[in-house]
Amino acid sequence: MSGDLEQLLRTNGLQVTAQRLAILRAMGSRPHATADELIEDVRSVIGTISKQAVYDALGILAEKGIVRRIQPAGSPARYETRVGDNHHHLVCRGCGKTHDIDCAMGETPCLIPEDDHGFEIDEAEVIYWGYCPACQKSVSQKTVSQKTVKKAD
Amino acid sequence: MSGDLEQLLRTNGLQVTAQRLAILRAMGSRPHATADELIEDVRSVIGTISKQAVYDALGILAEKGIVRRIQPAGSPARYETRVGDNHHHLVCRGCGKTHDIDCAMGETPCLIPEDDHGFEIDEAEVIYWGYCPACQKSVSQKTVSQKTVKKAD
DNA sequence: TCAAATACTTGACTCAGTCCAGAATTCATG
DNA sequence: CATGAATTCTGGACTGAGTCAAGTATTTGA
Repeated sequence: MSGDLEQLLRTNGLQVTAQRLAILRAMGSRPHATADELIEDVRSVIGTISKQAVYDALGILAEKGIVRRIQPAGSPARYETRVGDNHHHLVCRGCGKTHDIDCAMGETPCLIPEDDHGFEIDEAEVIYWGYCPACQKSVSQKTVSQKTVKKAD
Repeated sequence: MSGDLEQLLRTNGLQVTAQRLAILRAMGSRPHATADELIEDVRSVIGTISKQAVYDALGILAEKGIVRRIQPAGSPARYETRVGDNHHHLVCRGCGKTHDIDCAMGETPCLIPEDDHGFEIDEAEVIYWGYCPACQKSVSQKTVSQKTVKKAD
């Protein structure tokens, strides 16, 4: 059941550790988890893991392209296992709820600017901002705080 | 010379203060300044200003649509006075250098997802990621640290 | 000119993330 | 299976960006 995850690590030249497997598994059931959420999840499964181990693991996993890191404004970094298709995100300004949005173009980068200023562009990140159904209501009554959003996927 | 800035504040129902004018003026000469850069700039002009005053001012200015806040991953928030045209940004993964990119579509939101999950979308933020000419060189020799990027506009 | 509303100052505090040094694991080799 | 070099993990201190809160100062409308 986790043999494929193990394989995934190996084929990417990474050592297989209980921590990494646990993190990967936890990500499977949380589409857009923050590092903190993953720490909690992993601890509830393997008992204990250091904050650093999680950041380290997410770091190399992202580097190898096994996970993707997104950082919507006002939210801590979020990680997802859906990679390779450069899909985009729809995030709620109120509660931070995040949804995947398929990219109409398909390729990476899916949009090309006219003037690239000499840059070597490798990604066009698109974030759709708005209010989710639930937050639309609260906004109409009382402006929702735009402060740092936690939890919520 | 700053009568227009004063006017800008007034017509938006904001009080006119030396701090706000100084911040606005400082932004004029720094396309994508961070709060810290603005604090420095303003201090060099009016002598002293508190961190809080800057955050407060940027906060209401952004709320009134007088400035726009962008927060590329790995960088502190940046502010710009170019508003109302929903242009996009090209940022360097290496040094954080940021350029404006005109939006091909023109309107806000300039892209519409197929499935909006019931959200009320008001903006499609696009960030083009890549390496600027200078960083392309350093990358080819030695991988540039992806760490938090400071300064640089 | 004066009071209410708004803004600013100072300083403590939080949160997300990084740094560091030492301990523990992993895994290629013998 | 040993073993040891490379890699990873732990725990705790630390940093940077931003927020909170309470008191003081400034702005502005009456």
